[in-house]
Amino acid sequence: MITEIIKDSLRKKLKELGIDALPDQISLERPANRDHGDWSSNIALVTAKSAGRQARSLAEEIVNSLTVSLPDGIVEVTAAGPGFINFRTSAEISYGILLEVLRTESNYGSSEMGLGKRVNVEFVSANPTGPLHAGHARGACYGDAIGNLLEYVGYDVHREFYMNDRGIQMIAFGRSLEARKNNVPLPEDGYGGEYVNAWAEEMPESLSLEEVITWGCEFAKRDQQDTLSQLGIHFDTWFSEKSMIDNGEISDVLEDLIKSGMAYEKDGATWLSSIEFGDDKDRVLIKSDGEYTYLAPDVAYHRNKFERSDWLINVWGADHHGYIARMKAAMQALGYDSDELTVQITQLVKLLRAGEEVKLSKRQGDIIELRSIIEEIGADATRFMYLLQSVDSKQTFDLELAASQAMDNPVYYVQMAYARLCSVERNAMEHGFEFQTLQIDELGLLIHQREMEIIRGLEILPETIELAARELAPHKIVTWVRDFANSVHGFHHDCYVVGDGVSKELTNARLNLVVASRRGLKVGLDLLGVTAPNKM
RNA sequence: GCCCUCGUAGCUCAGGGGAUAGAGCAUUGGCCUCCGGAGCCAUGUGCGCAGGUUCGAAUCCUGCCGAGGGCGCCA
Repeated sequence: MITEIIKDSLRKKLKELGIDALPDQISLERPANRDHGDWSSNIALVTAKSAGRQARSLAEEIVNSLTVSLPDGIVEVTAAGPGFINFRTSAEISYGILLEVLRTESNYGSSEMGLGKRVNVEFVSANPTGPLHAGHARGACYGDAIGNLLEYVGYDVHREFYMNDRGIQMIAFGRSLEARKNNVPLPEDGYGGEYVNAWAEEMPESLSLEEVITWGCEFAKRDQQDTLSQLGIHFDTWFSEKSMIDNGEISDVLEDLIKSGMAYEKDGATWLSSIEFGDDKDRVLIKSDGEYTYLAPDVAYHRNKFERSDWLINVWGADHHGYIARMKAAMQALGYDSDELTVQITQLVKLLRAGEEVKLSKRQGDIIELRSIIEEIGADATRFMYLLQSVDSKQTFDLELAASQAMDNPVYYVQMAYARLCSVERNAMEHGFEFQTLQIDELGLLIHQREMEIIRGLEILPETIELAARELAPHKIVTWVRDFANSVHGFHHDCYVVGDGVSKELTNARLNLVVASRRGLKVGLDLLGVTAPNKM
């Protein structure tokens, strides 16, 4: 790796100058401005003070010394600004990137960062009492995308959906179905959504309440699966809460907690000593009426997951952030490392339609089903729009814009770039050209600013993927994809692949860029779960 | 009252210790012999406020202001 070569050379020079730099002090970054070179080191700035030197002059001394015999792959070293050391890499490095993309075909930028680690990503986990709605969409798209990212960097990813298929909400749901079926008024805490009517009609006659609940749960699950599969989201496991009652896991975990003194009885209820592990207060596990709170099954569930995973990721909505502390406390109480439970909170999304806010109130008949969003804007736009921004930020987007086939729709912009590359390739083939992998002595043909931009974009893709995976931030892939699509359009505009004034050799050289770009863009879109259309 | 997230251009958002803070849209003005004009190029404006840490702060810390969410023997 070129970065290792640069770091080694810096380390050596510092040693010659009698400056001890800690290994992690030597880091390289990409200069924001391309004119500053390909890699930049701030080591002179970092060490100047302790070395009793002026940063700029220290940088210059290092640069002068390095220039005497340049490290492999480096063609220029300069000192700049307050004391940066900038490196410009050789054409061979660029060529290597191009070759790498062409060679790896569909897994460019993948890595073994997470090799051997089993990560369980739990997301959506909507109650099986109705269809998925707009509020579930962000977590669904996000959870699946981080699953993709983690897989790409080598983790053994398990996607999981937790079904709260027992408890009072299921009884209320079952009674609502019964009421609709029999045309009697809904119970007070009933589910009033229009879908309950439709579902009740599908329901077989004369079922017991228990059978109604089982039927309704199964129906809801299939409905949710259907919607998710429209988005290309598939779970490895649909985990039933009820199953942990049946097989005793919940009672086991409670027993273990009591035995180890992490839970106790008070006022007729059973409490988790969560304060001991950083929570604000102790939490009830079993109510005084003998019923479990939501927490008891959740604790059992998380233990179950820990027993088959090395790392747990939960994707929760903003309204659940208050539960993080108690869940982590519970895991510590059970002897797990709470750092191996990562809870990602997604902030709310406000939907607009033609500039008007679409209300998400849960009032009767007033939910927006996720299915209808997909119908309105398409699966690709749904995924892309929901992944557009960091989940830490509240998000606003306009359905009308997302559905439009206009240039201000980022989904179209990016997919268009891909389709264009395919089109150019087809055009070249129709003109009788055959793709041949670029030879290194032909690299000099690619000198246009646009061509450099393409190579630069491909170069930073692997590090972008790694960062996005590390930070569980798929929106960084979206940003890359948008930037790269921009480069592609510019390249297409300024650099004709096939044309009167273009030599045969240049056509082939540019064709290499086209194919590499197409693959790079495909990698990005695949990670997001957005299709890459050959034509539009 | 306490906890979490956020506050960056007219709008939607990137950037989350580094150099001149970016993109799209909107505005205004250019660009079609030819691979898809569903495009490209140019154009003005901005880090909520106040302290602090640092060679260097939009970024880290503290306080304040503002927005949203959360603080149940509800799920």
